[in-house]
Amino acid sequence: MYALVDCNNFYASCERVFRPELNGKPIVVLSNNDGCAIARSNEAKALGIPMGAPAFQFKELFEKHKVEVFSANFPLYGDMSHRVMSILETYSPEIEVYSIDEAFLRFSGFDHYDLIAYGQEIRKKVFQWTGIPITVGFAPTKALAKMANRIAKKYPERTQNVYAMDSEEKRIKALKWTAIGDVWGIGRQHQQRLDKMGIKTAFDFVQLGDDWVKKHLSIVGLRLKRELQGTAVLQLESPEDRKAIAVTRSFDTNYSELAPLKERVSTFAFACSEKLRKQHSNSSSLTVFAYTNGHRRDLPQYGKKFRIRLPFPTNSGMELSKFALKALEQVYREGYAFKKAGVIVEDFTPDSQPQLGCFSNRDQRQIPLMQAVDKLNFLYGKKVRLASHDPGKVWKMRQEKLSPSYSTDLRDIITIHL
DNA sequence: TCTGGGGTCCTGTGCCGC
DNA sequence: TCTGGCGGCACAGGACCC
Repeated sequence: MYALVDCNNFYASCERVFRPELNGKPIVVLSNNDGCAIARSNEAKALGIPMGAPAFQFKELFEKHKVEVFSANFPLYGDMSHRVMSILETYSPEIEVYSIDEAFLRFSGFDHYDLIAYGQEIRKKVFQWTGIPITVGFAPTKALAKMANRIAKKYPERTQNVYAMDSEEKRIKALKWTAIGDVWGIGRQHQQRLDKMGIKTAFDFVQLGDDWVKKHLSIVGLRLKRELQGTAVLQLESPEDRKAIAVTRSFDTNYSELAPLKERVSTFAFACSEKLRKQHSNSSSLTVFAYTNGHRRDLPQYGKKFRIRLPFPTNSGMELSKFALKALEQVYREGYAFKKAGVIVEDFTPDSQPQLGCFSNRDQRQIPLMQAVDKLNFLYGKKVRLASHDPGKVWKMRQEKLSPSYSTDLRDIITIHL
């Protein structure tokens, strides 16, 4: 039996933990740059604010209904997530942290357990210890556990946010109840195609022939079909090191000049290097991209990405920055207003693996240098930067509604008035 | 003025060498 | 020397997830 545990409206709930007066009030959390809504409380959903709603388009509605607006505070959410996950770990040794707000748990030998009662116990503990409300769905496969979770969430009164799909009847009922587009793994494209064929529900989907599914939805679709039929083919996945690391941002304004883009790209590359060092990897491939604003049909559009194979694997911020600027030269074109850029590093080798190749000319002094940089940045906050980085004059992310980092920064710790 | 960021996996295509 | 078939690889693009 699998369980999918999902935190309700996670980012909004995190904000609420530290502002309990907001219970029952509409909350939205905005993306970086305060661009669009990435999380909404139930009250905000009820007002008709969709996922991804551009903030500037919904400004009036926010004001009219006194919606509490927050800039995304990822350090806070990451820390809260960690707390929730450590509690979940105590309920099953077999756990896959699937995303910041979701985890799959596997329960073997629980066939005669009262799953509902167990789920309620988990809910109670997580809420008591973190203030985060969760929903639990039990089912024989991961895809069905997702579905069970949806049911629990859809009928909170009836299910008290815990649902167990523990019989064939319930599985069939759930398949017939779930619209095809709401099935885990069926996105917009597949939904449209299936819809046109008259496939409206998950139940319709599992009636399709294997060959057709494989041909049009690839092996991934076929696995999904099996899962929905009740055969577990997706296992719990253990955390592995990332295969790619990206740092990308939209800008608060457009950049037509090369200079500010250089600064951004250099900073992104440095941030990639920090993430690389954290997982003890070195990268052998670096991609830089820059795009104009696709929403601005009135401006000339252009975008390009350029990939460089590095002459040697490295995680030095200075070296990656240098290569990134080289790649940027291939990407940049005069006469365009760039709105977004990023750096992606791929093809990793572990730190421990000695470098091979007689032409590798990595400067070995970089290694202790970067270790020192990481140590200083850890001790004193992110202070050590490359000279090419912006000291804070040009670049500023819009974050007008940022909440304090209550749980990760001592300066932001909450004050309790007695 | 103002529309996120960070990932994964799979497939098709073109090229290379055998 | 030319040709066809095939595997491996790199790469781009497309689909998906939260």
